[in-house]
Amino acid sequence: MNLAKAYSHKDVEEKWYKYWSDLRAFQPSTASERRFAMVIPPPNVTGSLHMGHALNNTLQDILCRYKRMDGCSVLWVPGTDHAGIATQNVIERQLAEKGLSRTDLGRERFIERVWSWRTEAGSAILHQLKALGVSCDWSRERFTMDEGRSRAVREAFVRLWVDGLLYRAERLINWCPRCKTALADIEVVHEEIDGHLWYIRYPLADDPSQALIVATTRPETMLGDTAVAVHPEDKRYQRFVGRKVSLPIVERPIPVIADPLVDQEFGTGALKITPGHDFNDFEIGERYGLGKISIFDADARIDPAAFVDGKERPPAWLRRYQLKDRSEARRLVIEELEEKGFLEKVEPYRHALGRCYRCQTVTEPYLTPQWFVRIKPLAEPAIQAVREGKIRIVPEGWANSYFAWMENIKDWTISRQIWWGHQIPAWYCRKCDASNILKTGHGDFMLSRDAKPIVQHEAPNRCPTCGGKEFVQDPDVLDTWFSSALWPFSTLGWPEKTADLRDFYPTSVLVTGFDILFFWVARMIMMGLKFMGDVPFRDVYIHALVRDQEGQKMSKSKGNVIDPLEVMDRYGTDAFRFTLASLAAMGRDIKLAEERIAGYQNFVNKLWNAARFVFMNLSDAVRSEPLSLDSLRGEKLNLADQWILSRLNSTIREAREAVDSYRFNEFAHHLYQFTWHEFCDWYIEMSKLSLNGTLGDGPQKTQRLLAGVLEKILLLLHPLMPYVTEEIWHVLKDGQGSIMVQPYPTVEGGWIQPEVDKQMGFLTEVTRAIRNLRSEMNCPPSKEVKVILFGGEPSLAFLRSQEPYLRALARAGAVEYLTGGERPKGTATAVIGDTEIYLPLEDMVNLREEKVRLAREVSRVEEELARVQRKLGNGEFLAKAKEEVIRREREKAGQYQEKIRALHLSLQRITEVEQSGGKA
RNA sequence: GGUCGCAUAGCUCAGUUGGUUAGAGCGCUCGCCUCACAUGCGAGAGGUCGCAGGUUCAAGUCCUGCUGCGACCA
Repeated sequence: MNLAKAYSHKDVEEKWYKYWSDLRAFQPSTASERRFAMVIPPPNVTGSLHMGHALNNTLQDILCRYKRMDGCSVLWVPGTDHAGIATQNVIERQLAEKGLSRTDLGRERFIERVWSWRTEAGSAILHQLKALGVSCDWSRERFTMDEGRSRAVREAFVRLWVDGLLYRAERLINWCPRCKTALADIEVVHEEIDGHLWYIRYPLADDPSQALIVATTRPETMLGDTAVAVHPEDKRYQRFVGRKVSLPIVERPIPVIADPLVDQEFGTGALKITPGHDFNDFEIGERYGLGKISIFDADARIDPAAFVDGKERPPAWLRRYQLKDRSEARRLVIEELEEKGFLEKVEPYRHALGRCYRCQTVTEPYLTPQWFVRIKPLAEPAIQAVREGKIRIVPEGWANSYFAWMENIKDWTISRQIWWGHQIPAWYCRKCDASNILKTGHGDFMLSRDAKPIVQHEAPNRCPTCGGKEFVQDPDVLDTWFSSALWPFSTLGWPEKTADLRDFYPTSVLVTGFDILFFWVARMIMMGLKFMGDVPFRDVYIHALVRDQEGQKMSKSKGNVIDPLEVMDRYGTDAFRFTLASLAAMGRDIKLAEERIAGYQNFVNKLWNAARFVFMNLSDAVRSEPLSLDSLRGEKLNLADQWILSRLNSTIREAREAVDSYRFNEFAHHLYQFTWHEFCDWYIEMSKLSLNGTLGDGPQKTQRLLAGVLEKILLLLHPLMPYVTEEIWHVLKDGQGSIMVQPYPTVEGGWIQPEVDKQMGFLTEVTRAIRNLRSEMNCPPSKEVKVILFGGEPSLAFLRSQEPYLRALARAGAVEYLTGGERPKGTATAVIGDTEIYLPLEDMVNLREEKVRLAREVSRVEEELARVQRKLGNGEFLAKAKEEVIRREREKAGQYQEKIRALHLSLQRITEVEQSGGKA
């Protein structure tokens, strides 16, 4: 029963996690009709726990534990994401160490290898999550590539195809030359860089003495130019429109066209058009039927095939460029332009550059056949759902970003030219499509633009067109986010009609970071509405990013990463979770400094010691009876008892309101404040008088209160600090099961007594005033002081009734009560309401100091008074302000006047004493 | 370039619908090992609420502009 002097998290955390798991307490109870469901944002299977995961999962666990205690049947589905490109990169790196590439292994063996890696190492992050104390239902763990989820993906793909929402086409897409795959638009991160603007001379084909100067940030792409565009109203260039210029180096004649989209202010106002490598140029190219030349191969090297099309021999200029990568090609193009006098000038220029979000390689707009989701018909209902409030985004500011993105959404490129992922369920007949199946070596093949896919769940038996029996499956896999988009229902068993799907869809809330609002949240909404006919979740709670204390994003390269596992080891999981919750204010980034965590570790220890105090003071009799604050109803309770019950219930109300509206920081703050600054600072201190018999009101009732309030505190704090609360719980309620399945405290409105709060407030203010005066006088805590109270009868009668507290808490010796007559002479003075507090001063030094202090106090109060009087002297204020406000101002004026009068008097008395030679 | 957000104590941040002397944690200063806790106790200092206007009896809070910072989109 004895508790150690300080809480040691290392001894308890593992024990309790195992205990909860053994209890199967993380699985939904069948008893309750009220349900609460969440799916975890699946971390990458390659990932390791970082601060973002820690925050995300702490907040989810707080909600789960709270809802579970509050009587809901709670389901929280955990799992991981197969992270196509990232995972493939990991395995390829491993192979590279042995000098192998994936093509050396071949597709089948490569995939086997990924699976065996994932079985061994792949779920490390889930074990790390457990250290956080998360209460997800591990019996329902899911993986985006497991059998059930793969079936869901095939089903979704086929249905989208049947409904005409999928197509395969050759478009300009974002290509990562390192990952050698297509990327969706949002997988490209744009970054401003200090680059250059090159001005290049394009002479007229039929009159080289005249030329157009174009400006470009990518001179190497000129090899693929198929036009020059100017604005139709640009006076400078109208005479060129319709003529041809000769492309330098290549000497290909290309037309000068006029298009209103050309920005006359940019560069010279003449724009080189490269439809094969620029998205804007591509659109212009489409409108004017320009040729599209893809000058790079999949590695973004100059592709000779682009220039020998139909010709016998490659052109002479090409030798210098073939198979050179983009930066080398740029250098060479500049060099040759300069040699030949085509380079006019170079300027420094700041512009955006797109990089692959996985590997940071600069992406290349690239012309290839890909699969796309026709997104508009899916986006529209998804916009509606948020607009109509079927889904609530919290904080609602994010809804604007959501609408902005969804309203301008472009078709989604879902095919990826990698091996790890869901292979597209589309087949091609070897006979009909023979000319479209292009061998690429290594036994691999590509499908040309015109291949005709047969889309279905499994490989077809015979070709519907020619009856052929041999097929190849589309070698591409789907974007990982395609399977993530199905997560809220695929994890519950879709496309089967499972009990989980019936009971827990739509889920209650999705907790995630804003960085994947488009990647994931928006797509889940679209797919949920499409396949389930209902939203995937009611609320979306978007939390901030965790940054370092300077507000920088944490990254390994900056070396400012704080490792959550280390933090938990050092300060304890509870302290860490509490810190994250405290910092999780809405709409703001979280700047995490380790000192904060250390600060909350102190709080955990404070709670521990409060519990220790309570246990040390429980008699066997009280210990053996069941705890119940209800049993105190009807008993005579003293001020402190009534007050702590009043404050407890207000706190329960505030805490519930906070967590119900995702205000995690307020949730933590209210409980911190109550536990430390009300229960510990005041109630425990006051209870000592009852416990040691000073008050003579019997210690048993106080013991019951201490234990009862402590019990509520543990229950209230459990969602935030699961371990320490469970540990204390088992001491307090030995053998009565886990705290995590106890009911969450509810407000007992009858205990809330504003009048009691006010009285207690008065008592603490008087206590503080006395302590303050003692401190000003440098009076050591060990020394008792005489206190003289002067004031109105009711106030004094109240204080007299609470005198034992004053004596103990303010270390007052004798207390004198004066309701009239002379004020004492030569005292330190404070005024609280209508009560004046005097402490006799003993020496001249103190007298002088007190004089200075009083004078300062007087002028401070006088300023306040002046301000209030200005208001009260304003006719308009009196005419227009609310009655209540005016009344308060009048009260204030009166109080200030009283206070000034008392302080003045005290000043005067000190002066008298000084003049009479220090004799009080 | 477009959109959105932020600016409050030395630091990190709270601050419902406008209405007490603008709060907290950390840090700092002073005094205390007071029998739960020195991971503590008591007291204190510290703010022109970014700048300039406006609305209002009343603005940290609402509006406009400016400055600075950040994010997202292009």
